[in-house]
Amino acid sequence: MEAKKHTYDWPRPAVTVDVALFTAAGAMQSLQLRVLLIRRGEAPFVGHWALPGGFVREAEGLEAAARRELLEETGLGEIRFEQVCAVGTPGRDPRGHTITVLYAGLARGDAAVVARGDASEASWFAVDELPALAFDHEELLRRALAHLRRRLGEAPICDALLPAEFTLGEFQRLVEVLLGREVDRRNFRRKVECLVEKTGRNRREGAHRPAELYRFVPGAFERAERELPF
Amino acid sequence: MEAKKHTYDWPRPAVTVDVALFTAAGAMQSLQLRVLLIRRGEAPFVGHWALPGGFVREAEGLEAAARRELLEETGLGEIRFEQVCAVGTPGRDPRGHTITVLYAGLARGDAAVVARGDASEASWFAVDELPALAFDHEELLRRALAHLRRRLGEAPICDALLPAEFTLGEFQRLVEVLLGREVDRRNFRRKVECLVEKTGRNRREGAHRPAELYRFVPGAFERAERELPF
DNA sequence: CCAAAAGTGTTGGTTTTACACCCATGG
DNA sequence: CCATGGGTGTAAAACCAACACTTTTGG
Repeated sequence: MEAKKHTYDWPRPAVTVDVALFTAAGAMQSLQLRVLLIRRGEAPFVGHWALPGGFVREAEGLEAAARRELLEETGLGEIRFEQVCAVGTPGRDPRGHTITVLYAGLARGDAAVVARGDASEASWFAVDELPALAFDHEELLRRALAHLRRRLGEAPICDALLPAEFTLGEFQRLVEVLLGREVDRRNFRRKVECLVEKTGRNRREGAHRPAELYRFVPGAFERAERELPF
Repeated sequence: MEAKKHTYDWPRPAVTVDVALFTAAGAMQSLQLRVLLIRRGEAPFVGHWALPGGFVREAEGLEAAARRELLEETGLGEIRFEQVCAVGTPGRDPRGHTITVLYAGLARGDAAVVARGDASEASWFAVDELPALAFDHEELLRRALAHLRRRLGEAPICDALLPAEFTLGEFQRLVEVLLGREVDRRNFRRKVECLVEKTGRNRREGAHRPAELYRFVPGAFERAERELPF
């Protein structure tokens, strides 16, 4: 390895991006927060489940790399990304010193997934029923989840995770999953009424009264003067 | 450049760490938030002010690299670090594709600074009176500041920025600087009374009543049930 | 004696929480 | 007719924001 002028002489660490892509899915009362995993088709950890991700290319932005890897391995595009952190613990990758930049991706509803590229299989898993993961991806996933929880009050996370039309029950369930505790239904509805509007349609589902469907009012999160006290 | 098995064939980006080291300093009524800058002794940007930082070495952790660079360039150790983000915008470094991991460091009071290593000079600057900076370090500094502001309520930031003994006036001023607005003195004192205790000493300063000196009660931030509503 | 910062409580408004009943549907 | 989740208001408690005067010191 040759040292160019103004750069340094040590071997460079590799740089990867990994994406924890989340979605809120499942029938209302059993709505789950799910994360997209791929089964690795290449060594190391062949056959293990892992977060989609891969090496950053020359002159490629970090978020662009995350987008590209996600598209290559799962066919998903048009996703909102939030950077979570960079992790470079020595020894975390058996291939050598590797620094990864972790992104949380937010997908609406269940998106269709195909396995391609380095992935031999791709599928959604409920975040509380995970298989063993490759590398330190369990740790990465914990961090991505913690990031989502912190961001819940400050940003339109739910907007990006729920389908375009949803019931207030689903919205509430999602918030409860992220918060890790239950909230009062009437108080919840009061707090979010400035963010959503009825679509006029409703959803017939199971042996009970149909639920009104709502959508997010565009820009409502930005207009909300304070952060939401969920 | 030779591709090893299981790694990739593209040239690797370089990885650096940069540190925005903050401290709260200055006589009470004019307390400022300051950041440590070094004057670069090497190309590119020789002679420009910049955040301390440098390349991550082989098998070196990210925070360890931040610690090492700070020590090498400024002689400061024993600092608390918080990772802010990773930045890898193409073109941000004229030496080629470079990804930096940004840390915010928190130093107590004015620490003695010496310029060493790649730095020809090192000194504290008030965050609202900055010189032009090398690379994209103005942007990095903005991000580090935003990080501090967000963390203010959730973590013992002030503990790490203030000297071991301080007046409530200083504490309040620091919070005001971070918040970017003034707060009511009596309300402020009520909110922090669970976090601090009198040392018994007081500080005589200028033509007015001496101020009681306080210290942080160890573990008080952790015990605080909710995040502080500054 | 004046200027400057330190110190100290109360009140009114707002926000948050807790809580219970009826409705529409499918089985 | 029953089980299931959907939909709705009110009252007490907690919290927050606004506010003014007295104290101690140095010049």
